[in-house]
Amino acid sequence: MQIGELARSTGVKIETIRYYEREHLLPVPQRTDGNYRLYSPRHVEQLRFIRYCRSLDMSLEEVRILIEARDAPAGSCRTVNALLDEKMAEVDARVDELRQLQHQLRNLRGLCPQPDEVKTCAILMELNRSARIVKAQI
Amino acid sequence: MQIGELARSTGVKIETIRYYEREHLLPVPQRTDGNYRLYSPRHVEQLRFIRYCRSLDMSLEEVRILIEARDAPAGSCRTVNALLDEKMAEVDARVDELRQLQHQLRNLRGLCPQPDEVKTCAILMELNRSARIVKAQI
DNA sequence: CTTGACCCTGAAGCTACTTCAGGCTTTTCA
DNA sequence: TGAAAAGCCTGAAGTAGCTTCAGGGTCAAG
Repeated sequence: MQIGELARSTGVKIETIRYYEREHLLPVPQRTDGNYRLYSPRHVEQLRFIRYCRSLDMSLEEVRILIEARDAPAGSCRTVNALLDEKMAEVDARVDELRQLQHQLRNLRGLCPQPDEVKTCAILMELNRSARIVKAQI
Repeated sequence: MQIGELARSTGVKIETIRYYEREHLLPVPQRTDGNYRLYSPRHVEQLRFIRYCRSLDMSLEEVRILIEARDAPAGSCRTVNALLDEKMAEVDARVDELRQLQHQLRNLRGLCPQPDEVKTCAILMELNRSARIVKAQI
């Protein structure tokens, strides 16, 4: 299977596949006489594994750790648990952050329901005011 | 006011301040005879404005747009409204995404309450299984 | 035999900074 | 007075996770 077919069958861009190879996330594939990469079903699985982890917001470094854990059948999966716990905490924190952000943006946006002139724009005035207040807090 | 004092009084790193200057987000400051940057209160305000916008998750490009709008007193603030509307939509979408992620991570984590051996680790088995299913969906 | 689809490499670009190397200027203290 | 320390300078490179680009080779079809 050439890189184009792998790309089509996984929905991953060709460049990204080559990038993962450079990053040692995908094993080096065989080559044809014409120097084309040749992939096996094992590559397909690994690539899907990577993308699924990425869809769970894991960094490539974290994916690397998971792959390593997976390939060490004797080890404990404590690492995997810890990684997930950390990730969940991160996501929770980020959600809280974004919720606060939603409130701030909504408040700001509520100041100017109709497009007006900039010199009297309540949003810009508020942005400036808030910036000054942030100063006071620091 | 030298760059160090500006940094201290705004909580922004010196390197970041110089970076904003390179990016034309901060006006070029005066210099002393020894070539040290000299800032005015106007710079302090502008820097705070930038950081406040950044805390609202705006990109530097968006901050640039806001600054431009602010400095064009005759314009309409339609741009500002549109920018905020777009930003709010983005944040809403991201929150939804992260909530789904939370569920997935919790489910995954629930598979292995006690650290076990990798070869029987339910999490890794599930990661592999899910990756295959994602394949089926594509 | 040439066109088009496919593949190759290495380098650079993206965001928003941070870090580093190497070298001035100014202040402080002995 | 002189030297160390603190502060500042520049330009370049590094960070994550790709994407894009330039310039070229390979292969099947017409």
